Amino acid sequence: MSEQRKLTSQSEDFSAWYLEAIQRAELMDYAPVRGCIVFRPEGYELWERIQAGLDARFKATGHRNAYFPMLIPESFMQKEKDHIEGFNPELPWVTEAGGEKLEERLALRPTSETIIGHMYSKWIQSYRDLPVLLNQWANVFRWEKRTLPFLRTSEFLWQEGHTAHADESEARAESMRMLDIYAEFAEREMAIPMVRGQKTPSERFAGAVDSYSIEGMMKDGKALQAGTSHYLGQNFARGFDIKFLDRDNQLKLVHTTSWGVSTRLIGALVMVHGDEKGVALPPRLAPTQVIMIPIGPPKLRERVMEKFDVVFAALRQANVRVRSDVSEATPGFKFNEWEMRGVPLRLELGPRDVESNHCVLVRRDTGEKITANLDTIAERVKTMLEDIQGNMYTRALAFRLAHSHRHVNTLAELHRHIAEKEAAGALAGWVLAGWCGDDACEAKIKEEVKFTSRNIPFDPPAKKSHCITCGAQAAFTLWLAKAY
RNA sequence: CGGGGUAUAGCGCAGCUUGGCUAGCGCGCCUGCUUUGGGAGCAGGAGGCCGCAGGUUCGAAUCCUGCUACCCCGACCA
Repeated sequence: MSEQRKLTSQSEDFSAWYLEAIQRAELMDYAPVRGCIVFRPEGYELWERIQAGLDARFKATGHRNAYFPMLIPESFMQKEKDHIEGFNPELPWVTEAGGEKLEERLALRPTSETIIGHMYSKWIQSYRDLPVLLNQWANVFRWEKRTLPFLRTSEFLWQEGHTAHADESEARAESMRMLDIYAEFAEREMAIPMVRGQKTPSERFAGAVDSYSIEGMMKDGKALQAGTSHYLGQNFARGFDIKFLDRDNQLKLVHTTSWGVSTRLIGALVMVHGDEKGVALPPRLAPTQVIMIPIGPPKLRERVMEKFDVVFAALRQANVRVRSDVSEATPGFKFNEWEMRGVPLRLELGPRDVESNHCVLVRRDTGEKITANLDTIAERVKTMLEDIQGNMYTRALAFRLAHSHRHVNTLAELHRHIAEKEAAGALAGWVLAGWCGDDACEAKIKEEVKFTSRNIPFDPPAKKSHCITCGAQAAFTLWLAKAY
């Protein structure tokens, strides 16, 4: 086997492994514009499946889709102070059109709170108009200094929900409900366990009162914010004058929320489940669930293919997403190729199988080879796909637990923890820490060890009593980790 | 934005120090035959404005100058 065909090992260079894996699996390719990528069909279909799963959940909770323009007038961006301060450095601007300089330059949206706020102020008059529950599927732009395919690109695809409510408690309930939907989707469909929690003020969305996130652990021990949900209070209502006349005939400002997940989830999928063989996809999300490969020399091929087609049809019939690879490449090449692309299950059918009315199934998650009777193949495959789905989740959860640490109480101990892990060639992972609530204490952690607060988990595995930095009484317990 | 690096076939690279090239290697690609239960073998073949623009020279992938792009490492981020 040529060395060139193998991927860089995850342990040797995780970042190089990731870049090779997503390109070899044809999920993406680099575009000619800095920081922009092309979503190739394999990658885009993953996004389509994520969209389908989430969209159904949004609809089921009363949301409807709409679409707002990509170009946002500069004056709109200015209306919420924190918002413009947060996003200004990363905005691309349109300054010229039709050969003439524009009177007011237009930003390519980094998110749509402002333009949606503007529209809400026109649409909302009375408490009877509330709540407004909208979502949009869109592309957004953020000119990041350092880009990484799927995780951080200049343009990305996402979904942004924007809701307006008559009172605070209803808006807060909405932001929590959507966070739960994200976590449920990630865990059930993507087989990625998530930690739900609240962002600290320094990590909060620009313009939010409270931000919440779901965080997942990647295989290099780093944390990835996989989804966010914000209670925006009346900040945008004030900026855009979104008022309604309440039952008591008082003019009031609405309370808004926003929440989103992006194509970053594709990166999470790869970084959570991928291994030395390449990408590995959970069956529920995999564009191809079963790859069928015929075995045998040409003189025996006809007999094999006869049965092969029957099995293929049976799986199709059972709604299994099955594909066959009848190319001229050798079986061994195909095995490696489809494992690299992440197909959860392989079905091999050769002359010996046809004789005995069996086939060989090979699991992507464990590598296990199973001989299966062809009479009941569809049922067997479906059961096995569910088993793989469950196993991938269980494994990802076990991995996170194994690399989550709660014995660290002081910054000195955190230094020691990181040094020890590094010396042992192990991952530093996540560290549970107490925090007094002071921004300076949080900033010091980042400064010293490059760990940032991920979130304040709703159900921490333990409560920490003292601030990791200053030693004062802890007001919060949070997860610290290196993050993407 | 600071520090470092790279730019030669679709991909990965060698050649540059010491100018002489009709630019080479591996993988991939095309054709044919033989192969087929873990990355097949043999034979033949296609494919290059050596990042761009200047300069030095009889002669530049190679030396000089200036651009541009990308990558890696640090400060900002779904």
